[in-house]
Amino acid sequence: MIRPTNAELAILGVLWQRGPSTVRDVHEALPAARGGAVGYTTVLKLLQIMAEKKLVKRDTRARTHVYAAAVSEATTRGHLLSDLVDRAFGGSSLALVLQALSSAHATPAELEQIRRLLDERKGDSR
Amino acid sequence: MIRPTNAELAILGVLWQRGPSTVRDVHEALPAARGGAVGYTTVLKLLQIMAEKKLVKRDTRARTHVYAAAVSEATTRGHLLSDLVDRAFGGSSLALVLQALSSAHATPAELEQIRRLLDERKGDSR
DNA sequence: TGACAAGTACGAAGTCTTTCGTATTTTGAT
DNA sequence: ATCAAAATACGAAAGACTTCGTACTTGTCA
Repeated sequence: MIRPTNAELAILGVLWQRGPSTVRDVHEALPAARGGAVGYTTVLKLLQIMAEKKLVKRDTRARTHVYAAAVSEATTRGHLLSDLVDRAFGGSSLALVLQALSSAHATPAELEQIRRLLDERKGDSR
Repeated sequence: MIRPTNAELAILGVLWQRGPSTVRDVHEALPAARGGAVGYTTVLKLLQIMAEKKLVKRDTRARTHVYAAAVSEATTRGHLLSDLVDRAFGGSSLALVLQALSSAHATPAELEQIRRLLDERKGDSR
């Protein structure tokens, strides 16, 4: 089960964007990706916990350890999404999509993108 | 900010479905809506907390209090969704919809429903 | 080589969520 | 009037998350 917490998700975001990074890298990139800054050792601790949970891989060969995401962005998003679908949408992804579409501020181009995806899936009932 | 926690969401689900209910009602309906059962006083306590947070309204005129959802299901879903969009989808609802669609098991009829919604929104850029 | 900088490890505190036990109050029936 | 049943109120404990201070280690360079 992959359900990163909030802080973990913020860190994963940095790792997904930057690729393998040191604690210092993450610590410096975080404030941009998130609201406020957190202490260096906080980031370190989080990364250690995430390594235990197998959310990140850690390369300890050098003195300065290098961390990399161990879960993909798409997979993680999928898990979070299906978690939300279960908790708040009665298990219906469709209900979620409809809700998202009815409040989403999407441009015509984006709507067209969705339409194309629908075309691809046409008749693809399972 | 309306961000019900997990347990709160389960209770809101019961209230949305049943309408105004007593603690006992909720306590009895919960196991079905959720995995396992929880104690009666647990439900009571949660409802009290939710009343403080203004997630539910409480009618204390009778000895047995009656609770009703104070937030709508659609609004709450919207909040949870935009929260997830912010935390995990870089603020792009489109990205969320695409991800949901690519893993959703939707029937042709459901896909058609989405298509209709898209038609309605055509040229409706905002 | 000695000390300073940069790193990691560890533990602990604070907050939030969930859970429930116990105490108290109220109602109604005998 | 009394007692039992049913309800609410309260407090506290356990677990998860987040945060950071402090201690310890290691490498560098003057």
